[in-house]
Amino acid sequence: MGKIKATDIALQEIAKLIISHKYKPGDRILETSLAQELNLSRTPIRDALGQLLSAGFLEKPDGQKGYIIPSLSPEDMKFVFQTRSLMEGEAAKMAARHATTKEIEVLLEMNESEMKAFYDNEKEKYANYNETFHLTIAQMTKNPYLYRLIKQVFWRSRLYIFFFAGFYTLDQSLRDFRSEHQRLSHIEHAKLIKAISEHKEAEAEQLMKEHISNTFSHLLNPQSTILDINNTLDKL
Amino acid sequence: MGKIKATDIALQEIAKLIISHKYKPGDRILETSLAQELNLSRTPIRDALGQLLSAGFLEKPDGQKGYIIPSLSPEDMKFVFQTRSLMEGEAAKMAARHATTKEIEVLLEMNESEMKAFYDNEKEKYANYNETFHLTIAQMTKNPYLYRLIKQVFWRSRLYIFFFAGFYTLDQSLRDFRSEHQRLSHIEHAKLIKAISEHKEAEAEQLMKEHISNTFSHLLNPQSTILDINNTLDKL
DNA sequence: AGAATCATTTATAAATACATTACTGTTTGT
DNA sequence: ACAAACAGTAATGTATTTATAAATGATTCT
Repeated sequence: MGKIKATDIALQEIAKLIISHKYKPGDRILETSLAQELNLSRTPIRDALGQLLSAGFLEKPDGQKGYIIPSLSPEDMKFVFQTRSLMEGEAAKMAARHATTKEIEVLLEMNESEMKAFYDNEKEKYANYNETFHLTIAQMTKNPYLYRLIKQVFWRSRLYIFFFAGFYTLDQSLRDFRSEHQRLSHIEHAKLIKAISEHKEAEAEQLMKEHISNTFSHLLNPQSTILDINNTLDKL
Repeated sequence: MGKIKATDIALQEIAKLIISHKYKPGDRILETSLAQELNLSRTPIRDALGQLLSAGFLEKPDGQKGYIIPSLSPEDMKFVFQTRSLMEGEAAKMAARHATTKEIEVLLEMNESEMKAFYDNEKEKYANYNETFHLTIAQMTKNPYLYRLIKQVFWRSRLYIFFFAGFYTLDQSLRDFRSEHQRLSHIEHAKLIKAISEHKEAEAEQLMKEHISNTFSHLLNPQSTILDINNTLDKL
């Protein structure tokens, strides 16, 4: 039956360690110490690290030992979100082209759950729903390659979300800004769903691009509320 | 010094086995037999297969043993080239934006070498130069994520090139069509370089998209010469 | 014969063991 | 005091072993 593989456990645990800020950008991760920490042999750890590497979630300095959590920078962040904008923009367009009523329902439910998680202040749940939302749209393209690639960049962008959105670490005033952003983000999602359900391709694309651009500029500069709707990404 | 790792040897050898049609789409690959065949232990084989898997070059049927060479179909092919068109189109645009004279020189040289390989009938060399050409443009975006993702889809598309372009297997008449395509392809590359060097972003994007679309429709249907310049991809 | 069950074989997942390479800290020479 | 060189240690790369799951094939039952 459903046997959980050690490799998958490793994957989840490593992700947790990063999310919880136990490992920070710049840190080195060693197979051996991880294996000890997680009470697993090196083999599944190796596999997991390999996957995270090819997902762009980790990097391997060559000629050196260990993996490193990529160091984050505004420039790198720009590249990540620029790529997301291109790909998810297209995804939204294609989603709008093919969307079925059933798919729309799923999206709407998802958005409900996301909002609920937001009001209940369940940050991690919220982040997961957000991911699912974006990836569902990617899946609606029916193009498995687009989906796969979007998933990869999205994961990379999660690094920024984890570290810059600072759910746990920031002081109250900054948290309020974040919350405000999430509220707006939720509204943007709703608009996007509407455009998709009405098969308005160009509009869906535009909304997605703006949404990603907004997320970007907000993570970069929390105070900036989101009036600046015209592609912060392009200006950098 | 720089020692060659068994994993990398495995990677190359596996690729060779596929290129040489020893393994065909639909075939199953087993760690064990590969390890024997290449005189390596299973560990580096595992690593290599893992990489090829996440590159989309192989698939792993879940709940089943072994990896399989993805089976090729026009529909799947459409997805691959559609994705390439989106991403490499953008890449060409960005390349046109930032191109330096030195980069242009490199592209021109590359195109020379490609043409030479073509006239010398060195099919494999030709294919490699073609890859380098496309990936160089991807690199000119300066966006490492875009580059990485383009590399991935490109590799996937090579599967189609290997099996459909049939360098070794086809009869003479079909080969002539292929050759004709490659000649035209070379001209398209030249036009593209020109647009990039003149920083004509929109034109570069358009040319790249057409070029990829042409490659697609030609692989799909060798006889079709390439008058049909307006995006075969969109019509499918 | 054809389906179902069990036993045997084969392949993978995970753990361990061995070989090699990168790292650390100390010593030595200038 | 500082750099170069060496030795020892720790981590990775590769190989091998062990345990579990999948595929195969024989055997029985209907």
